[in-house]
Amino acid sequence: MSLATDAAEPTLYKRIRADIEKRILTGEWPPGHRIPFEHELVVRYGCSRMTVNKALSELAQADLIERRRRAGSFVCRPQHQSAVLKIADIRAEITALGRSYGYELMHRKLRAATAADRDRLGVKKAGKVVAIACRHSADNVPFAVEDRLIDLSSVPNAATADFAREPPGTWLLHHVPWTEAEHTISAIVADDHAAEALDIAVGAPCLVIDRYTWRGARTITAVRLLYPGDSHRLVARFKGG
Amino acid sequence: MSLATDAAEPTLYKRIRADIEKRILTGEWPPGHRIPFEHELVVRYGCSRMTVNKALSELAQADLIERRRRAGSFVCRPQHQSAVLKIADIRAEITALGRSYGYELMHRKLRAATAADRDRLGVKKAGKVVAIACRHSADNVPFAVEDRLIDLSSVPNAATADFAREPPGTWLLHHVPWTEAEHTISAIVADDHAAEALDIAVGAPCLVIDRYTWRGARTITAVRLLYPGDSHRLVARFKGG
DNA sequence: TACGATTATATGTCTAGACATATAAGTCAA
DNA sequence: TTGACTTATATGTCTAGACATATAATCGTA
Repeated sequence: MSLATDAAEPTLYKRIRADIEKRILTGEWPPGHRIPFEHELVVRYGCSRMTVNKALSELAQADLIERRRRAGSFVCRPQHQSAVLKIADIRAEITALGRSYGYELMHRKLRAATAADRDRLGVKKAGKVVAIACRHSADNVPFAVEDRLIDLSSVPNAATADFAREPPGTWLLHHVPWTEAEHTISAIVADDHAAEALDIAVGAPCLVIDRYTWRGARTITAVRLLYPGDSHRLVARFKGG
Repeated sequence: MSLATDAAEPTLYKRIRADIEKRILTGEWPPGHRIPFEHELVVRYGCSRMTVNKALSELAQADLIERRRRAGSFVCRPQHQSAVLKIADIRAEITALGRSYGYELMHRKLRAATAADRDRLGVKKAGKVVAIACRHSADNVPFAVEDRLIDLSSVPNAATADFAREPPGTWLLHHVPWTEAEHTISAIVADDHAAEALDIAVGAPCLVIDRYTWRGARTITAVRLLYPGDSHRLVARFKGG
């Protein structure tokens, strides 16, 4: 009936899951379609309900189907396209490309948070912050400049971290667990300052990523990354329904 | 022992899952930490192994833990930050902002695929394509211009769809299931053509999104979206570990 | 010391039941 | 027609087992 889809012989629940997924992905079962009831699949595959249930539960967790008591299980409406945008640590990003990574701390200052700092971090109470400016390069060519603010009340250790040796993004990634983050992506043209830092012409396009990171309710850091817009590309590859 | 975390009383496996998730998210169990064995959790929660297993399986599916036979289950290394970048249908995006949506088909042509078309779609065989240029506006201000190619061998219906009435992105979203897509984000400065279409100055920054969409091995469409870079912002909010 | 075989063990999958619970659908009265 | 009550049913959760399987750890040998 069904063609061999994959390797030697996956487990039964995986086969059930794959069978259904295939039918959904090919459009054979369009959004809104009711997939067979558990007891029907139990008969079809000759297994217990728990096995079918495991397959359907995973499909539901992946938002491929929606399960409704008494009604059945239904193929989800095409969800809002959601892309998994991988923006790893810049050092990792560059070395993954097989290019040599260079890093340069341009500026570092520990200070009491100014009104602008508090605004940028979205915090109300005054406290200390570290402001950092640095540059990342690949094969000795400027790759991105970084302008970062770290909230010391959330990350006290950052006061003594050696950001001349290790980029703040890398350090934070290894030392601070985060629960939530937000990226905002936009485009600007390079002003004098950006042009000099990135070694590009004034007026050249730049891709801007503003990232805010939180742990629970606490703001950890706010960072603005500036990439030469014509050379750098952010790639997001993802699956959808 | 454990504080009430949430609502009235979730099911046991959900409580187990939430307990562990909390410990991971607060950093109490850092990356690499071995979480208790299933049989230990069975004792702690006084339930059967299947219940514990369900909780751990879901955490593994969410990439919060990694499970290794004979070794145990371990908190994942901070995964490469992966952002859920919501780029819904532009019409939906604009109406969700409470602004009036405007759409204008600027160009539509059905033709045999040129070498450039085949290259762009990443297909080898010649076939027919629809090339579309259109403009989206919000409150009568240009919001984005779209330049799209649809592979008719994958989406034959697109030959007769009325793209003067409905934007191609919206039409595709409602008529064609997709399995995979890729976004590439970059920045450019507006040339004469883009400046005119977006009603911005030549040399102003533009955010560019190139999106390719596939169903299985078949290419469905390739689209380039151009946004005024200083006004539009792509926001990605996500959770991580 | 290095390598190959053995063993112990944690997870992976599965079963044949059970009871809980939300809800679609049907029933009946106002 | 509307609303309230009842019922049937599909999913949700859970159990107490079972055997499979990958692999870390151990042991024995060259």
